Amino acid sequence: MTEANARRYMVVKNFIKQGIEDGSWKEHKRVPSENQLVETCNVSRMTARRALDELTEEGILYRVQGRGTFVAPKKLHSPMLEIRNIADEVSERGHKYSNELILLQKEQCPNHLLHYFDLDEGDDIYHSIMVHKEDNKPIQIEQRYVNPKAAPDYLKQNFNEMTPNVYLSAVAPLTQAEHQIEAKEADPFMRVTLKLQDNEPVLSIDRTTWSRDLLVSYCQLFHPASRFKLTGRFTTEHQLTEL
Amino acid sequence: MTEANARRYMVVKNFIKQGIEDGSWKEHKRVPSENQLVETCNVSRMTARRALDELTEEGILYRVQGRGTFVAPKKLHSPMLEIRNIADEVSERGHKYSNELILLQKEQCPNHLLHYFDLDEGDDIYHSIMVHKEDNKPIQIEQRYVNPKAAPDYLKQNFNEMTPNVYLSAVAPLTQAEHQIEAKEADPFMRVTLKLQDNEPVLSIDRTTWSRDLLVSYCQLFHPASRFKLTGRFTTEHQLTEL
DNA sequence: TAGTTCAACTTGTATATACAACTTAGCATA
DNA sequence: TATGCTAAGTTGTATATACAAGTTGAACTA
Repeated sequence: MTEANARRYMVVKNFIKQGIEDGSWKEHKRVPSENQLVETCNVSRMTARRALDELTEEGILYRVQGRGTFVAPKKLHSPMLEIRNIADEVSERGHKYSNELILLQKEQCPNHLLHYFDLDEGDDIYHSIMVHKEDNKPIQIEQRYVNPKAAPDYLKQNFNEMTPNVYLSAVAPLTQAEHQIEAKEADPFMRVTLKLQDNEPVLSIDRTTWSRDLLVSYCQLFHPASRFKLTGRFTTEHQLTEL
Repeated sequence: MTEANARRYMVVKNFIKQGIEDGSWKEHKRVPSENQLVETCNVSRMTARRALDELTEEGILYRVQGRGTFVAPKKLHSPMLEIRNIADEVSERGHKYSNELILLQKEQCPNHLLHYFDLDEGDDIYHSIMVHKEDNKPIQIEQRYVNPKAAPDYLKQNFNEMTPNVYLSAVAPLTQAEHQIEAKEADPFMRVTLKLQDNEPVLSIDRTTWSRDLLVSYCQLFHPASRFKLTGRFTTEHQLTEL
């Protein structure tokens, strides 16, 4: 994969990224203008422009008409408060995703969940616990209770290939969800499993999902405070607006 | 607002969006190819292409080389966290709201915020710290930096009557917001102010708000883990616009 | 000195063109 | 019939060019 065959706008993008990474251009400092890149990288202005545009779209640069293109202050490019596949999230950050299955079994539905799942005492429910990792460091404990009516084959799945989230979305299209987010003190299991430091709290997300009127799953996600943030953004415009 | 002066790629974008909205093209169906748009909309291929590219970037379309451009299936939208008046929230729960102003002053903008607010070193900024209480128990520390350009009379307000949030929404209509949510260990000030128990962590929300292109305010909200949860809910039926 | 104008430089929009890479359907061949 | 090839259509990359629009600083003027 020499640069000879590489797409030229990628060469320019990498040139800029490299320069930011090694400190040639710092936050809010100007990077080379389109015309300077034409000279330096020996590409057309449209190609240089495409590189800068894409980096702007990615939040790495920002542009001001008439002034120039600048290095954007680094934001944690983390996902929105969105229901996503954690494996995708990790690989989008350019890291290695892996996971570890700790428990996957059928068991009697715990009493406090009976009425949520509309089950009777003694009815079975599926229960899984797994740990998701980013570059081999644990970033999420996922404890999940699944409604057998919604996903009868849940226990037969191989969750190395496909996260529970993805599998459930496939067999029971998600129509509704509810979250509850809170900070919590870690218990000993979390401290060990998430490799927490002394007194490091966890960010907890409780999520309940429905497919049509059927409650599909209730899950609890625990994240180490030091390695996980939730970010969200919204705009009030963004419809068919012009100007 | 006629199409004569409109940017031409916007005309094409709206043409496609309109067609999707009124059902001309449904999910996974092909929309007109670049060359067809050249004919239909009387633009160059590069302009048609830009329109399709941007709609693809926005997740409205997807493209397959050699096959065409298609309408993307509706994505789950992020369950946005509601920006609400904490006073209303508390009284909706049937409790008594009160607050305490700890600091309200003009000061030099801290260095790490200069660029965000587009200010120069030495420029003034408004700074407030207050504690919000539910039934006289503290549930939120609000530290806020306010852009004087957006709310010149911020210092003259009586925040017993109206929370900063409400006041700012009134003088500078909110158009954009960004959040960052995380669990944190409490520092001594928080422990005292929020009356935290030993090792009780806090749920921290960083929020930046804009009115049009003007950054109005940056604030940090800290909540006792034991007395505060964030909840969100969404459905796929309708795009939620919890404002 | 204070204000204005202007030239140079920046990004933003738009067009025309060329060829590469990929997909599909239909045709030709074994 | 089954296979392979090709032509036509699609998106992807790249260039050259032109002008619009916004910013800045230096030269000029009152």
